[in-house]
Amino acid sequence: MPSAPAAATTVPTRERILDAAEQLFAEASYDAVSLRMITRRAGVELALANYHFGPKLELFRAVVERRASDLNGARLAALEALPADAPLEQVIEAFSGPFLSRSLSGGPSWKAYARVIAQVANSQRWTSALMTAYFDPVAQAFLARVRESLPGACDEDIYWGFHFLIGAMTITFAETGRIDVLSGGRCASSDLAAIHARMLPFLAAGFRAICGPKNESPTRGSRA
Amino acid sequence: MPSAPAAATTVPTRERILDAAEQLFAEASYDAVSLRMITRRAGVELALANYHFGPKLELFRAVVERRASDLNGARLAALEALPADAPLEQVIEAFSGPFLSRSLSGGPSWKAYARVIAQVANSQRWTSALMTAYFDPVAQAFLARVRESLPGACDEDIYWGFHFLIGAMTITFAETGRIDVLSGGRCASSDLAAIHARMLPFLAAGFRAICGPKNESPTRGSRA
DNA sequence: GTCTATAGCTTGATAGAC
DNA sequence: GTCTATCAAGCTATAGAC
Repeated sequence: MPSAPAAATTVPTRERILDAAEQLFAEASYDAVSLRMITRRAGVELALANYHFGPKLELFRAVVERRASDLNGARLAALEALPADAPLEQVIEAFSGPFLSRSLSGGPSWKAYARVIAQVANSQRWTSALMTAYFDPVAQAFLARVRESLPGACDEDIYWGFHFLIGAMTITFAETGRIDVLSGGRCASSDLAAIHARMLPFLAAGFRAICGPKNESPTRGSRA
Repeated sequence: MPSAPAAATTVPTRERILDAAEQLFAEASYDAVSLRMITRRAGVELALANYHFGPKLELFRAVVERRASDLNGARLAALEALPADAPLEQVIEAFSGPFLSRSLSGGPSWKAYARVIAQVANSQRWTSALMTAYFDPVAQAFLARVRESLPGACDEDIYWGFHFLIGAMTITFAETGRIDVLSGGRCASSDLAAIHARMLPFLAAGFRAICGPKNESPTRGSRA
């Protein structure tokens, strides 16, 4: 541990700015949040944002990068811990589980991060610079294990399955609250454990449905 | 038809502003786009934005509302045209097909609209005011038909299935391009017909996996 | 590493002539 | 319904003292 004094509230300025930025970017969007709002919430002076991160865009990149590293490490560890003959559900859980557990017990920071990622993943504006840069290497490792769990599947089907998975995952962890209203209160976006227990079989069955060997010949993918 | 002259390029100012706003909001976000950028692209004066729509937020709402009406009508018509014993795939297609066909043949406007909707659907910021307001009534009609196709399913499972469907659909029509890079060019986000042919069986299988009658008792939803 | 002060620009909104 | 002109407020970024 560094030269930290007694008080537990001594958070380095860099982290204070990152935390405040993450929270505010999650509530709205990159453009809706000013450096003034960020530094005000962080309790530091405006000029310190530029001193520590350079231009605003680099601060946004740093917000995405910070937890991406942790998430990538946890995902790789979970993938490597899988048995050689792991079923598809377990492979998917190695990818989604680390995000779930962090959102469940990581406090408001990880929930905010999930909302930022939902914006980044669903806009072509950020896709190449942020999603591809920070998440594609681990995605490739994940897809390699999916391939092993689905022998005979063609690559295109697996890629599109992954695409649907990302769509379902990002909107889930963003906790938008839409289903809460739509269901008249019977479902809660915040009940991530219940959603995750359904997401795994939903996605696994989806993968299997489009990765079957008979998906090649017919023009339309309807299935009995 | 109103008093339109001969030239086909005579688009009313209101529509010109909506078209420009839709295009620009799709490229970035609500906050990244200024009224000056919008009116400049529309080829009209700045003051006309406020004259026709009031504050900026109302313009955004109008962008979402315009095509929502058309989409809702087409979805309801497709749902009503379904046979009484329509399988789940056809019910899902009644919901997704109208968006697909518009994105395929509606020119850049519908593609831009899809990107706006992806932002709106994936952020809690817009959920209640826009998604719920403009899309939930038809979503309820859709869910009623899904229930008929899945006898014995409990409501919670159907709501969460719909939630995953929305996540997969919105990221699909947004055409972010991530899979293009991830797949090394083997898949193209713009190839909506190919994606849609996989999305239908993927989602239908997912619904069936979580809506089985035996999903109630066990704590975890893993399935052979 | 932190602070004050400020330059240079853009923003949404509107008043008022036509 | 459209135009010009403008206001007050906000923005990012930085220079320079400490």
